[in-house]
Amino acid sequence: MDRTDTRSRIQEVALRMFIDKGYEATSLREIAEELGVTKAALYYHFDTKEKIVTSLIDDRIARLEELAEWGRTQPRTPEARREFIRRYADELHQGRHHDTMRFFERNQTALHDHPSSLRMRELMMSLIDMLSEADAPLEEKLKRSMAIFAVHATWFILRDQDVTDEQRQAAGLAVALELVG
Amino acid sequence: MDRTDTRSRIQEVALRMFIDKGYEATSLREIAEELGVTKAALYYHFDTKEKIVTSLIDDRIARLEELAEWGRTQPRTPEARREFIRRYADELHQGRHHDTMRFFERNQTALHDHPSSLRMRELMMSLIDMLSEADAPLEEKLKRSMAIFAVHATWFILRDQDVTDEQRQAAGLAVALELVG
DNA sequence: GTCTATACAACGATAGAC
DNA sequence: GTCTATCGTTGTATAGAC
Repeated sequence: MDRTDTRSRIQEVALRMFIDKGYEATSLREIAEELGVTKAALYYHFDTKEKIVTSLIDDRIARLEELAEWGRTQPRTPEARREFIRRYADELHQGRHHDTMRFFERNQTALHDHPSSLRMRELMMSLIDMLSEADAPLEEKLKRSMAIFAVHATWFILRDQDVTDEQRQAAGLAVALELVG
Repeated sequence: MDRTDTRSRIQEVALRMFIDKGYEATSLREIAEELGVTKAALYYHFDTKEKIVTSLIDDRIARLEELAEWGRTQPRTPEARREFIRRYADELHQGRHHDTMRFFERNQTALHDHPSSLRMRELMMSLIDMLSEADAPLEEKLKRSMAIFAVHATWFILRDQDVTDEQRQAAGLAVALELVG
């Protein structure tokens, strides 16, 4: 009804279309039509198409930064790594963070020059770095990095299987925990 | 010099630009400029922008289909799975297959409706299915699927490290082999 | 096999009325 | 806060000369 509501509806519809059809293939005209408003109405809430993306990603970035900060205070023990993964997985499945990550993953080149996208990439890399010592063997580094992947991959690897979201989630977490030792 | 050479140069330049800037963000005008020819020259070799993609992906698809066929003749043993992964990794690092996969991964939504892209997704899923029994536990399925991921992920996870391509490749293969048992 | 020239649609974005 | 109308640009693609 008020300004905030329309803004949020734009974010919601845009995110879904960016995931389904791709960022560049989704025009502002289509988003506007889906919402039953005009392009110009969108421009009242967001200066540019890019700013819609910014609004979506920045929320996710804030959460990841919190997690990164917590991670820096932790010792490099197996149990701390497992707790790190648990927190990552838990938080991924709240709000629209999972959708935001799907959007991010599936439109990597399209977002290549986007500042928020750049920050997201840096953050993900720094999270991955926290799972290993800087001088650890490559194999160990890679194996532990794969933990983060497992938490995400469980959603599209087991896509066609007859399982609930909870089972999918549990499998991803279990494999991830195993990978970080 | 002859028709085939120009054709191949178009593929090469287009692939690099599709990876760097994204498929949709790369216009035929830019590809033509990079090659020092005109847009119309491109249209002589490829009917549409889509057909450039088709030509790139179909080569990769043919190889994966060979591997899938070989896989179907194999028993479901750990050693057969390891050999399967070895063949996958070996073949990925020949020709421009690795670049083609990077292009494919990074432009998933942009290629969403593309027939060759659809076939590629199906193929990758069927390769993944070969690593597990249909009735295996979710965790096992996911863990083995992650082997394919490891072979790819080693290229961008260990990106900033001071390592050679061979070391990267070896780490990816080692982790993948461990994951399939 | 490559060119110039151009058609035509759709894009992101803006101006100004209501 | 949303509208109509329109700007300038860029996109894919084509026609026809050389």
